[in-house]
Amino acid sequence: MNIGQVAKSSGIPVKTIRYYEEIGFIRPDRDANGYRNFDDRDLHKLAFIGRARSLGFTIEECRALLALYEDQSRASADVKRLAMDHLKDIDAKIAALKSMRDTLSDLVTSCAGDDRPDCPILNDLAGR
Amino acid sequence: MNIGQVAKSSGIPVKTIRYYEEIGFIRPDRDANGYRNFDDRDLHKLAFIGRARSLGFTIEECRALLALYEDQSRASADVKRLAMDHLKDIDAKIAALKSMRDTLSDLVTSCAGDDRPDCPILNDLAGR
DNA sequence: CCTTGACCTTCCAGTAACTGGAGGCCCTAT
DNA sequence: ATAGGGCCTCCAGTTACTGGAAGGTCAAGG
Repeated sequence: MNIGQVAKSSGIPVKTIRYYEEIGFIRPDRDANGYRNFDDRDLHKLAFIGRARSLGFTIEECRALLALYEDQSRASADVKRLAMDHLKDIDAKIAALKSMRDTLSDLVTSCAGDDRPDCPILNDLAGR
Repeated sequence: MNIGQVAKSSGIPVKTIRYYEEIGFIRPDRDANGYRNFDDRDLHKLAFIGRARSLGFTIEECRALLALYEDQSRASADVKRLAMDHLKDIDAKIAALKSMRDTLSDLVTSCAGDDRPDCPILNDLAGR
């Protein structure tokens, strides 16, 4: 299967697939003309990575997850720990964003948003 | 005022302050020995930027905000629009993270996390 | 006077995860 | 033969810093 087809069917951009090869996630065969030729295993891995990335796992976490996935003797506890750590990261990010959102939302509300120059948002940023 | 002092009093790392100079936010004077010498205006700007950054505005947004701040004839509507756009970005990020969090949280809950290899998290990632 | 340590300087490289573009080969259809 | 689309590699750029090397400066202590 050519890279274009894989991109279309997996939803992962061509460039990204090449990048994933470059960082060692996949090692597709090459045809005589140098074109990459993906097999089911490659497709499967790409789908795995795509799904993990969509859940916010970093590339390195994906690498770890993939290794666990391919290790038949893994303990699910190891996977769970990884996922829980990531969950904690996500929660921290959400909390940080919410705090920004609350402050910013207050500021936006307090700003008239008309053609006069006086602006509580700028005043806040300026520490006044 | 030396860069170290500015860093301490503003909470912005020395490296970051130099970077902010490099990208044109500030233009501190230099002493005879080449050391940067920050005045109140620089301090004020740095505080402004630091606050805006802590609210998640990008560097380019900070630049725009700073320009509005220094433009006495600005309309508060322009500031408000910028802030509202940013608020929308934040909300989108929060929504995306929440969706990740929910999915991931379900997966974590469904995983026994013991020494057996069977793992719903990996199964999900593998599309099963 | 010399050394030591804490400052400060510049410049270069690296981070995360792609993304865009240039230059060029390959394949198929007209 | 040529036009188009798909494929290839390699290089550079993105965001906002951050780390480190190599070296100048300054104040205090011996």
